[in-house]
Amino acid sequence: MEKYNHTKIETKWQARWEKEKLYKTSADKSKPKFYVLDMFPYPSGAGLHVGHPKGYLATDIFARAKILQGYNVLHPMGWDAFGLPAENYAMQNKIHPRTATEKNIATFKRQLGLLGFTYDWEREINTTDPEYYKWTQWAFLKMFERGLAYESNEPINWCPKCQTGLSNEDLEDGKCERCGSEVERKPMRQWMLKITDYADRLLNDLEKLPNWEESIKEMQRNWIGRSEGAEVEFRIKNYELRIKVFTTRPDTLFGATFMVISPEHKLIQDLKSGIKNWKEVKKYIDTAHKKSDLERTDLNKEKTGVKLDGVTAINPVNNEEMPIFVADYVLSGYGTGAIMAVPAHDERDWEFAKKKNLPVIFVNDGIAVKVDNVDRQIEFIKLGDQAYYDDKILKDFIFIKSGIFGLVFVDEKSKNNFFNLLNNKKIKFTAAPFTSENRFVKSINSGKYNGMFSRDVKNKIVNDLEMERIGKRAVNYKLRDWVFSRQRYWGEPIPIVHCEACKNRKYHFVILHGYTATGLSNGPARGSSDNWRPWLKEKLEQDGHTIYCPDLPNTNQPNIEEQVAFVLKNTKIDKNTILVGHSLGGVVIYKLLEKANKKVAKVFLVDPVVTPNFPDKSRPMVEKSNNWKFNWAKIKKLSDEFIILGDVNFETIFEKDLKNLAKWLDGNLVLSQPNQGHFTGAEEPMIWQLLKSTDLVPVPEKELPLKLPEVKNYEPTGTGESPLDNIKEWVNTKCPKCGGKASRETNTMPQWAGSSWYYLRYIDPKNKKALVDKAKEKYWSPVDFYVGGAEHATRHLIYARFWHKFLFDIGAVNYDEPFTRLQHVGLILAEDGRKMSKRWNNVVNPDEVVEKYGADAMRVYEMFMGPFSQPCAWSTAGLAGARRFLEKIWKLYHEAEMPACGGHGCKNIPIGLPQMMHKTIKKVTEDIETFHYNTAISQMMIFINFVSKFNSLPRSAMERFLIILSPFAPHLAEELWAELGHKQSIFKEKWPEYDPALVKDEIIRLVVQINGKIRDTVEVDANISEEDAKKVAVESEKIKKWLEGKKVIKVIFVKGRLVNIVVK
RNA sequence: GGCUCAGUGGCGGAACUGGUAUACGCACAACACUUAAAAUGUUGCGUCCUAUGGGCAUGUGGGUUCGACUCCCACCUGAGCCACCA
Repeated sequence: MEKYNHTKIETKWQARWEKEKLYKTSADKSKPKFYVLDMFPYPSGAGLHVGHPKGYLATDIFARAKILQGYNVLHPMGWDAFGLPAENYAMQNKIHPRTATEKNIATFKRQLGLLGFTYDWEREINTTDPEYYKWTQWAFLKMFERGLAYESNEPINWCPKCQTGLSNEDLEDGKCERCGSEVERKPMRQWMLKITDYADRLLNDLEKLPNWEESIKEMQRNWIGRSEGAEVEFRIKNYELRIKVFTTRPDTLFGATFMVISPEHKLIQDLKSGIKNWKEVKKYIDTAHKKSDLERTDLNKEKTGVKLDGVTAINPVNNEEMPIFVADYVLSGYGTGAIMAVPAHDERDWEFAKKKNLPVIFVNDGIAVKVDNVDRQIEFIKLGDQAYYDDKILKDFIFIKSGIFGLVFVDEKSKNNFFNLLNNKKIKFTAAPFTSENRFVKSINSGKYNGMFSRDVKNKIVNDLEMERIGKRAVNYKLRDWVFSRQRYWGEPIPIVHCEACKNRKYHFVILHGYTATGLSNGPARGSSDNWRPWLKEKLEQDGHTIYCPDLPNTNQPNIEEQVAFVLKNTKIDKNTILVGHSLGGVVIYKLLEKANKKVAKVFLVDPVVTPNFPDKSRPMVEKSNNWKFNWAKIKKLSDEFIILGDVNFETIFEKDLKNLAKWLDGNLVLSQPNQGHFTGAEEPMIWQLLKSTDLVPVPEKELPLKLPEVKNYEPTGTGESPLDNIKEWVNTKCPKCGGKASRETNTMPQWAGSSWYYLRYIDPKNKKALVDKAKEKYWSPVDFYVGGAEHATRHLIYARFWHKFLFDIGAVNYDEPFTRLQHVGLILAEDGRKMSKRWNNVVNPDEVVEKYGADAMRVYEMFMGPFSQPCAWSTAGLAGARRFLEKIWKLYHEAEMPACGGHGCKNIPIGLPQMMHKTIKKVTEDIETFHYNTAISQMMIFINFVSKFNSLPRSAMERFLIILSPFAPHLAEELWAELGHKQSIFKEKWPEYDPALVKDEIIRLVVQINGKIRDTVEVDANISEEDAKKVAVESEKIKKWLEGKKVIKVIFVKGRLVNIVVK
């Protein structure tokens, strides 16, 4: 017998597979498809260690099994090669990032090649390839057009070592996730993506993903962090200003005794003149700024803060004056950056109030007890009937070691009883006036709400605030908008040009309302007393534009023709005009353009009416206003830019109609959530964002890709400017809009950009016309199975879902979720139990493992180590065990008798072999599907151990075994398959089926129990009847002994398993 | 502090819907082969006892059940994620 020479076998088959293009993804659309995806690697300089390919091996096994099961399988691989680490690595090694990246990719590819993957390398992608990032830039431009990409100057996380801004997702414990430096808050010009617009969908659609691991979904839910409550505005005495706060406990509004704003809050500057102790306040703010986030969020830290002397806020519910504090326990990044402090019912406010000696008003009837340092369980304390509690609450209280518990007592006596009991038990506690919510809590000291249950007050009070327009129901998210720019070289250039001339150009705005007045004249405003037109007019005038915003004639019975004539008579329409129309005003604009037949600079439509059909209520006024016939082709030509802003929730104007309108006008449809339905609020920020003068001009689509310039010096400048700033010949350019002098945006995109949609590009990697061909995408998408590290749960996986939903919204893809099934890989630790790292010198290199034990042994071992998603330490002895298993197969093949027969007519078949064979096929098939590879391999070992005893195996059984082995050990299986005389690859075969009848044993060992304890086992026919089984059981000698002198109460029979005799 | 998951031999781990706990592998021990070792093969391998049998064992304490690793309650320990989130 020849020795099992893995190197010879593996190199031979890898070469042949490549030559025969065995893994080229077929274009045959008649077969069912299966898309198996790995999280593509970031090609680091260090190369692979044995832990990296674990996930890739798992998907490879899955892919091979699916190929054998008759699927059309897409299993691609590529490189996520932009980003800081590549750049840092390049700087350290004094080479260009592109060179470094290319070199690293070559290493990765060679190493992966050793393991025998099924990747179709013709579909390889690389995020740094201009042909790839062209489409990353394209998607960015689409977002920009729709107001989802915007510039911001808010303070962001700045990593002093990496010299760049970072998003929240890039932080770990307030430190830079890459280099561990403490990040600073730094106000900077940044590009942001408005992922918060998608927060609700990202959250709700998790329910559409039953095949995602619950833990990852939970992480995403936490990260999105939705909380419901109210926004309430507090007036500031003697000022026109208001403090807006977010609270989840509007029922405690009467208990708000002071306000706290974060040191970064804009209002502090606005109030400067009124703050008497400005010096002190300024000092506090400066100190807070110097503190790192880490220090500021240290939970053990004492609360600090300074009162703003001379200014007070007014509690809207009782008109009480409240002092205002600046304190860094209020975070600028969450909610509105300001809170109403309710010391009676919030632990943090309580702490602060105690320190500053501030009044505490209880508005929930109840008391909370904080119990510290109970080191033993104490028994149930019965308090008698006086206490206003139920057993559940009391039980919780008694058995928990320490914590805070809300309890409500009916009177002082029962309260004292309770505290006496705690004292008697020597339990240390403090009675502090917090309450956790429970169903007994009632409101007190709350004016007209007194006596109501708090949870009802919550709703009632918000309704009342809404009526008075000082508050409204609000939803808040922990999720922040995505900081999308990096001040570094090695990333996709942001395809935007800055043009000062465009920013300074003055326009003539014609703002037309629907059938309501403007709010600017003295005429009555109908429908809504508030609207944004005065606000917008003021803002535009500040920027030097001229505005024509008339009350149109006859708004009670509007006649569009009449209104159009009115406008044409009273103002001029030309190429310098920007038309703004709201609601029915949109219709006025369509007609106006038709009639005037003059080209205008821009048309901006805010929730415009498109058709007269309102199914919910009839609006004769609207229906009769005109003939509803528009010459869209003509209108379309009269402006290069149409923007349509729609309210996602407004029921009267349908999204469908707005989509049609966008199509007819070739315009950008922006769907957003306005402050008030149908954009009727006094301020609507989205309108301003889309309408304001800007120096931002998108690079035209036909000029993409905007290539990263090749430079020698790409080191960060340290000033917060991108290194691209120094490349003047690249920066200086012409404005695509006006042709004047302009400069390019020099920030680049973060590493997460390219990875947010790469899985789509594999479907159609060479497409020059689109990000992906929609028909191909329809066939291959969504990804059926996605495997990768859990560390991406809140970054890549949220970003990718966001991009995908956006691409879905603009019609670029067919499905609104990208990944159907998600599985996370457990880390492989080093033999010492630590992470594999150069630092510990414990890295195992796959090259050596493959050389010494073989790729197949490594594949089998890594999948046999334990449950796939759990971390597990590497063991060389374990690897040797996997190798021994393969050698056993080798030996069996070469030494065992292999009669060329099958089925029952064959002699020398080991007894029980068919059962064993079919059981094995069943187990392996099912375990692959559920990703329990460890037990699949275990079953194959059982099979081999069984057969080895007999040293005889029919040829047909050997063939079937090789097929189910082949996903795990493809080289060995292919080799033996060829030795059997097959000319075609084993992967052209069909996966064997099992016979359910043969999976069950014919003879079983019936367990006989007495009172649930096993006393004997008897071999019987598997189909034994209940009666016979009971008879056999009682007849057993051993059982007889147990039955002596006892009375049989009942006998339980479980078919095919056991008889349990209950005796007394 | 919150959420999620887990806890089974010396180790990695198995056990379907509640029905023979410890499959499979590693390590270990004895034996066989060998001059010897490695390799290979065979056997053993939770624990205790008064040992052809029996008791106790799946983190701890309770509960449900004829029967619990599995279901319920509480606690302990560990891991991961989030965290002054109003």
